[in-house]
Amino acid sequence: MHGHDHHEHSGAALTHAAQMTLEKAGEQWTAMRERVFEALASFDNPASAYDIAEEVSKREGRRVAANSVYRILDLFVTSNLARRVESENAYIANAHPDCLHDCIFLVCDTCGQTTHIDDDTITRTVRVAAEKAGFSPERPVIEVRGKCSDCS
Amino acid sequence: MHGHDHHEHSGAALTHAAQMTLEKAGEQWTAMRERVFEALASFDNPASAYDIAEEVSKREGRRVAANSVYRILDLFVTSNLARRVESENAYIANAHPDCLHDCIFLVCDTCGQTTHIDDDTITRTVRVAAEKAGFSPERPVIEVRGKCSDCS
DNA sequence: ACATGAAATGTTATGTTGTACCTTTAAGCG
DNA sequence: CGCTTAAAGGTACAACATAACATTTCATGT
Repeated sequence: MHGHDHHEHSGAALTHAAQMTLEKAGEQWTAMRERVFEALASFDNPASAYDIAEEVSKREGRRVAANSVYRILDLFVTSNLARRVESENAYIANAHPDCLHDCIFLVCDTCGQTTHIDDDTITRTVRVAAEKAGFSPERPVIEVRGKCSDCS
Repeated sequence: MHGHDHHEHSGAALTHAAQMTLEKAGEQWTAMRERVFEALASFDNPASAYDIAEEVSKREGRRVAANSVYRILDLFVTSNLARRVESENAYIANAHPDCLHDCIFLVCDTCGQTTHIDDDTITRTVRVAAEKAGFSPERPVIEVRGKCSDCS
């Protein structure tokens, strides 16, 4: 084992954990933020800001503009409630917002299925390698493109 | 050491190495591809497809559309002549197109300076971790956002 | 050299992702 | 109540990426 241990939330418990984390960071848990978080969490795979805007719009019965969603997603990412998948230009809810660490995404090029693995040994090694090169790592982006077990 | 060894090209030698690699892959080294490669290689840091289109346009004295550049960049990426930096939506020439391996980019959030390190131990470990999860890795994306030594 | 078909490039249009800027709304507080 | 400040809305636009189809270029066989 890699020695990492934490609890994964889902459904109402996840929303609640997100709220706690955001409030602990000194930010407000507004109605809009809750709606964006729930829309985000309703997707199985990473969703673009526009996907989320559309989903929130549908649920609200009114048009919600992308820029509002971007603002909130940026806040979520900096507060560890969500992650951005760089190679997909998309976002995914963090199943354990109360636990801060780097993670690794596996993205299927065929079906888009995205899973994540946590391996602190790898991510620590990446940070150390960056430091050896005189670089101060802040946010490692580790994603693997390829084929999921269903598509390979 | 991590046991990796190769030769880095630059200038005319790099262009020549790129040509050899592309032709060995059964693709043509056309005038347009050479111009795109040289424009790409002329940037110190990753350049967007539009940056490159603009640079080629300037050198040619005629308008070159982004479309054509994208086509060629895609070919370069699949042929190992260039890399895409996912977290920047940009491309960078590969200094050793004749040597196939994953690489790690360090991108400064302040000045944009991008360096790359080769550590096959890390990249191999990432591939293995993906395989353990039942995933078939094809293209690991390993980038570290943070601060370069000048900006930290 | 010439015809031919395949590959490469050009042209135009459009789709998708991300920001900038300013206005409006709502919450907290003297 | 009127002030300040954070959040959200509205509009426009910038930046990144692809699609569809026309035209040119190029290797090849004769």
